[in-house]
Amino acid sequence: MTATGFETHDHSACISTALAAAETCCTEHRLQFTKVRRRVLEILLHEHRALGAYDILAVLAGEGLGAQPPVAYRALEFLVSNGFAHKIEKLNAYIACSLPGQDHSPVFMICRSCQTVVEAQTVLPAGQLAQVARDAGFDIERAVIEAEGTCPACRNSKDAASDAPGTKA
Amino acid sequence: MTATGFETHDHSACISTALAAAETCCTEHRLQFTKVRRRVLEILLHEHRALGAYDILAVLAGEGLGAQPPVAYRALEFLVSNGFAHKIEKLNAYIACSLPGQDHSPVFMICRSCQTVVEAQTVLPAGQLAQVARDAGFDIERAVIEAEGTCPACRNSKDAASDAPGTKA
DNA sequence: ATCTGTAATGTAATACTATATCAACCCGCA
DNA sequence: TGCGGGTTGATATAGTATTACATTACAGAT
Ligand SMILES: [Zn+2]
Ligand SMILES: [Zn+2]
Ligand SMILES: [Zn+2]
Ligand SMILES: [Zn+2]
Repeated sequence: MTATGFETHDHSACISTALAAAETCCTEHRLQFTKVRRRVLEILLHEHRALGAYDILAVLAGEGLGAQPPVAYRALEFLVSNGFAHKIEKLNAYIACSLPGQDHSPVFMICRSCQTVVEAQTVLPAGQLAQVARDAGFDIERAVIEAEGTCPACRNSKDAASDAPGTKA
Repeated sequence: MTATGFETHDHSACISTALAAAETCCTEHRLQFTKVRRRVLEILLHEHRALGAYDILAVLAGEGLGAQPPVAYRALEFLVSNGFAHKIEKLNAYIACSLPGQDHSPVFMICRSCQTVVEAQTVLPAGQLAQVARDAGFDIERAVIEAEGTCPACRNSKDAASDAPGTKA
């Protein structure tokens, strides 16, 4: 039931909450939450992982919502620039935001073994990175932070494997 | 004469130092610093900014060193995986490392107005980001950190412009 | 001196990611 | 009723990266 960490959670609630939040936010800001935009956010929320633009496009095409790249890219651009989704630069992929409405610089953790991508639930304090930039006289507006490593699940299964060395080696 | 910040520096010395360091490092680690690899590093060092793989390829092609994408990508892969260069994910571009031999997770600052990319000279301490990851049970191996903002030069010229409001507005 | 395995290259073709462009459309509004 | 902005549809194209396979270069073993 936790928000969206590496643990499991109530996924359908997670989807509907996020959709409702997006809807409200769009109404407030006079943004048009059109059919394609809504559907793309749904797809991202449903999969709950990073998807390539063409993965999304394939789903849309299967539903008759558009088959050309600009359809997907336009919707993604809308979602990203309004904070409902993020782009994972390292993967050229997109993922629904886990902290919508919080105006944050996202921090992602990408698992090398299972490719799971999780957005950190803790907002990174502006300390060290800002200091490094200040040393260089640079004004930071936004930052891409993407960590690669091993997620809890994969670490556990790796540990288990090394405990029991009977795996055909 | 400073290393490679936003300030100016002795560029030819900067190039030859870095090349010599790479050469030494390759000798020590039994790596083949071949003609193409060396040339690509030279190009990156010479330009001293982020270059796309196809920019590099164009130079190589002009010199008869190879005209097909894999030529550039192989050399870049070698340079990146041995720490002589980095990829800027946000730009799909490559840049020579400013801190070769230091085994660091690079931090880049990308200027929105002039597209200059500078690698921070301060190595980021492992504090906050590691803490955020630990909260999620995630083991970080590497991290991509790319900050977008305004470099000192562009900030100054912007300030000057707003001081003297006679620029056709 | 020849063999052999590995790393590096050469080359072509293709896959994947993203944008440019322009006409048509819809909707809120003067 | 007509205008203007944002959205959409459709085609084309640009930009980035990989696969595949043939070939060459070279170090170490025979
Ligand atoms: Zn987010
Ligand atoms: Zn994992
Ligand atoms: Zn570096
Ligand atoms: Zn600048």
